[in-house]
Amino acid sequence: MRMSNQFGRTLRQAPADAETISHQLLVRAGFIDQLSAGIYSYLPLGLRVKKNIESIIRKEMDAANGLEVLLPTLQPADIWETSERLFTMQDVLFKLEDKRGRTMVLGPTHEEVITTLFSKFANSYRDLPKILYQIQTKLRDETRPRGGLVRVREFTMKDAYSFDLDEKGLDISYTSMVDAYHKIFSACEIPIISVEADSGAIGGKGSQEFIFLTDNGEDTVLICNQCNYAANQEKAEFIRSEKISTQPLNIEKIETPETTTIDQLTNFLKIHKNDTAKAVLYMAIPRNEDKPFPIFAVIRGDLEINEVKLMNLIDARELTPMTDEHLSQYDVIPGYASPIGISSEIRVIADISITETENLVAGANEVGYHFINTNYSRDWTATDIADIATADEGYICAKCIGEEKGNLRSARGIEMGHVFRLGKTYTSYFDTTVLDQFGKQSTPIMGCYGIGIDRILSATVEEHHDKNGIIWPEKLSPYNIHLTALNFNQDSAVAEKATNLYKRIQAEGLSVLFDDREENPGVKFKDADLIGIPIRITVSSRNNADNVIELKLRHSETSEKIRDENIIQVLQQFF
RNA sequence: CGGGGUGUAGCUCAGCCUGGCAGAGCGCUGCGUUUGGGACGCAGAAGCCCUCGGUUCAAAUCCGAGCACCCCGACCA
Repeated sequence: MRMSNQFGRTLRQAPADAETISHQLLVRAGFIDQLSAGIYSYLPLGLRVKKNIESIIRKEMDAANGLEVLLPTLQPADIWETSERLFTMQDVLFKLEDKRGRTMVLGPTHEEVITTLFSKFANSYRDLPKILYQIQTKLRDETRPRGGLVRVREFTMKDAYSFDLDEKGLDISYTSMVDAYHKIFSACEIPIISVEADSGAIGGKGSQEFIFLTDNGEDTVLICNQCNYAANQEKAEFIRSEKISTQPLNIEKIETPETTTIDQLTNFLKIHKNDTAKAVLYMAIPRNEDKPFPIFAVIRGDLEINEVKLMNLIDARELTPMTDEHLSQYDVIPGYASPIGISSEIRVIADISITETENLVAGANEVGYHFINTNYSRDWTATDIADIATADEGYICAKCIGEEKGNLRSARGIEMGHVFRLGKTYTSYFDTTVLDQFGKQSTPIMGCYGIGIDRILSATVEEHHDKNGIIWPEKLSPYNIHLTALNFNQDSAVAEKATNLYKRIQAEGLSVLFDDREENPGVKFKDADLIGIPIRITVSSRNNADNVIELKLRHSETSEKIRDENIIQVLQQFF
């Protein structure tokens, strides 16, 4: 590619709204351009990197016996009705109507389509196992796109779906995908940790996320400093810090004016947060209905409610804090809410921390009063007792074996990939069955496996850059070689030699970005650094006088001179 | 959806407070000089000052409404 013929330009300054390094560099180097919130165009350079990522993924998917398909983006809404996700995923679905007034959906993901397709062609256990995958555009009406390519409304995803006869088969498919993922991320040179994850709206039993750790990430993960436990904060388990066990004392109502928060309460009574019971009131919207119901969550005062755990427990798709109208409707006194004497209309959920701690201070459901020495089961009970607490930095690992337990460390990261054991959710919805070897109908069990391609692009830049620009890993680089010709328009010897070299390198099967522009050397070097191709060679009048070509690796400070006749051979050694 | 911020040339931004000719740097075009880390000179092109409405003799500037974009949170396959 001759740069004189390139489309797109490098920028000295990044646009003001690019916050993260990867966003800034990708825009400055002319790889992507923003059209609207969460909607980007790929320029020629960016598209070449994207294609490289896709081919790495294809290679590993094919090696894992995946079969590539391409499923439609435009989908009739009725298959989404069948899976009930027209309802449960309504917030992210782009919907439209065709001429006949039929509702259509722009695919945010493809479980419905793949299951429909699979049902048509698979009849027998002999058709199993199968792993089908595609690399496709996904459309999701995100409430808040952010971070350049990190959270967008239109993006490219590799999604794979496995179909097996039983759990054992699923294990094999799942493991082969996990292995493939590790190979993919390693080829892209992105450090990844895999963590236990919540499966969210997609459903299913177990899932694992592949997280790229970065302070710009939007997910929080907790990692044990002793065992190999790591989990998304939405899912992470921990052991409640122990409190010295005491005998239950008599419950007593005391005056506590102006103490509507845990902080005020602990200051006023000169006690610790873990001596209190905190009440959090929500209206929950059930997964498959619109009618909200009230929830009273109780947790020890030093802990925070984990809304994901809570929603999973009560099978809700949304939690919103109770408004003043709701509070008065259920006779709850804000700031003094109490599980003791609560309206029976409200479902009470207690975190396990509550039942393990004696003599807690709780609200009295009366302005200006709290109860001291409340004890679970003696003074009140909950509808459910469960783990609904958020794990955080320094908490005790729940998975360590033995006496010495590790502590959890908290880190931010970006979800690059997610694998799910889906189970029979979709095959059941779509009545997908095959005959097993005994001639009986059997419902296949599914797994699904996603990787965000645009996110790999972003993460790679986050991981591989310096103050001058991007430093692409060899396999992702838009071109193999960056050929810089200084004085291209003034020195015909340079022009001739560089042009010849350009052709010879291509004849070797390598791709070259050829800077034949009429620009000062400084501009060419700055652009080369910004664009980040790992190998740069320079032809110049100065080098010509010595019959050498200069070779510099992007990640290195120094360069070396290669004799003209050796340059091709030297370049070949890199590939 | 809640909170905060920003909309002026392709990009970064000044001008707005205190109403009176539409500005700078970078980029772009032409000519010339320069040529190993974003070089210099001269001459140019480039604007719906986000939109609509209001106040005013006069609005980029003041007032109102709306829209867009960014950040934090909520949400998130």
